[in-house]
Amino acid sequence: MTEGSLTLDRGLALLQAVADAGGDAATISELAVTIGASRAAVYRLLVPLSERGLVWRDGNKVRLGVGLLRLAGQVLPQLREAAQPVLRALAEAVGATAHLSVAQGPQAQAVAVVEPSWTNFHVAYRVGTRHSLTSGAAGKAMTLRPGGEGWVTSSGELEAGASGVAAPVRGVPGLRASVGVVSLEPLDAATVGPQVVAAAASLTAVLRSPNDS
Amino acid sequence: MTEGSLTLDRGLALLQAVADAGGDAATISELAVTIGASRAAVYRLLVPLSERGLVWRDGNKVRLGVGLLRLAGQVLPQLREAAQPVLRALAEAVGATAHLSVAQGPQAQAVAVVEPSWTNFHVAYRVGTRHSLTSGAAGKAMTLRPGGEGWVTSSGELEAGASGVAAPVRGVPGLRASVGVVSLEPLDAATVGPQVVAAAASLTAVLRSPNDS
DNA sequence: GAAATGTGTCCGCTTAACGGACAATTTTGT
DNA sequence: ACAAAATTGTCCGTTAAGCGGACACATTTC
Repeated sequence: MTEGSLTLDRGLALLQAVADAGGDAATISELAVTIGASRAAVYRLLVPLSERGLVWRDGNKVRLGVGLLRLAGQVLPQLREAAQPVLRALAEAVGATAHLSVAQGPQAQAVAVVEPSWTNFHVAYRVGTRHSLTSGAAGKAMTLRPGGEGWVTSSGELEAGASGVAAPVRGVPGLRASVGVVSLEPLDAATVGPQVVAAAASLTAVLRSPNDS
Repeated sequence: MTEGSLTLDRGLALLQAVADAGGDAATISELAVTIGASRAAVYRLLVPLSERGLVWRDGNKVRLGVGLLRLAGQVLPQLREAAQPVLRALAEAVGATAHLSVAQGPQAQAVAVVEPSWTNFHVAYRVGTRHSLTSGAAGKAMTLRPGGEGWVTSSGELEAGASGVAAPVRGVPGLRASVGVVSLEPLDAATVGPQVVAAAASLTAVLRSPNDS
């Protein structure tokens, strides 16, 4: 791999440092020592960050800006697009509606949904739907501890007569998510479970940047 | 103002270009012409962006990464901290609970809440509460058209017996937000309204980066 | 009132980024 | 099936962009 841009890396380190400061924001001098650069460098780096609204000056402190919200708003749509093929394969194989959900605070939100093409009946699950992490297979899967079960099942928790199987997407830092299927009929967990786990694993594979160890 | 870092600016322009591509992601060649740099430059810039999870390669396409979600998660806490003084002043002046809310999709979420110190009774409004944009003063204020009314009032829409006055935070690109007060007694809109508008304006002032025209 | 800490800017030196060019690979067209 | 066209990923010499020490000024601390 060719060497990447050092200056951009410093700038992103600075952005990260501002974020890591948390509620009590950091001063410019503190940020300089944190990222291991001169104060003058921090001034130079802050200009583009500030112009794009990723950061702003609150007196002597530096805080994250709302421009990040605009950028982050595009993450889920792109994630949705990228997950489409995996969900398509899962939905066709199982013959049930497949979905990808991510955790936002205490709730799970459906980000991508694919319905099977060859079934007479299937569940229509709307993208954007939110529900608590404590009910429904999609939510409960995100709370699974590593090393425990590979998948979870649910029955009638969110909607009477609907059954679900879901597995967590693990190993992607900063993301708590799950993939699963929902069906009108009870699902055979012994056969569907591994399929769902495999789909989650292949999503992990593409989401984890290739240069990670 | 001293000149800012060009390389960082190019990198952020690249990140923005990836976001602007929307659902159908962009190839490296397309990104190169978009930001007006050579293809080799895009390769160099992508390395740090990718290492920090802001971006990832999906085949030949480039997509936004989940690292942005982690960063964006810190925005609201810092915004909360920054809004504290303004809300404090508003709450003490009006004698009612003051709050800052931001729009997330079709819902409004309370980001910061300050209760007055000298009243016998006041509304306790929990941070993180969500409700539809169509009900409650906080939500309706965000839907106000520029040039129209400066504030909106509500009564008993979210909770029986509670009245609210709220004004939108305008002029901060990428942010739909409002500040307001809620009270157990009916509020005198003629006096409270201007105070709420003033608080919203001073928040706009600090949020808008100082180097804007 | 002196010491300490912080901000903002300038300038010469060095290094890191630039982009044209090349080889390898994939897609398109006849 | 073979050639033409388009794309990808990498190298390297040149140039310009980033680096950090230093200075002037403001603010806080003891």
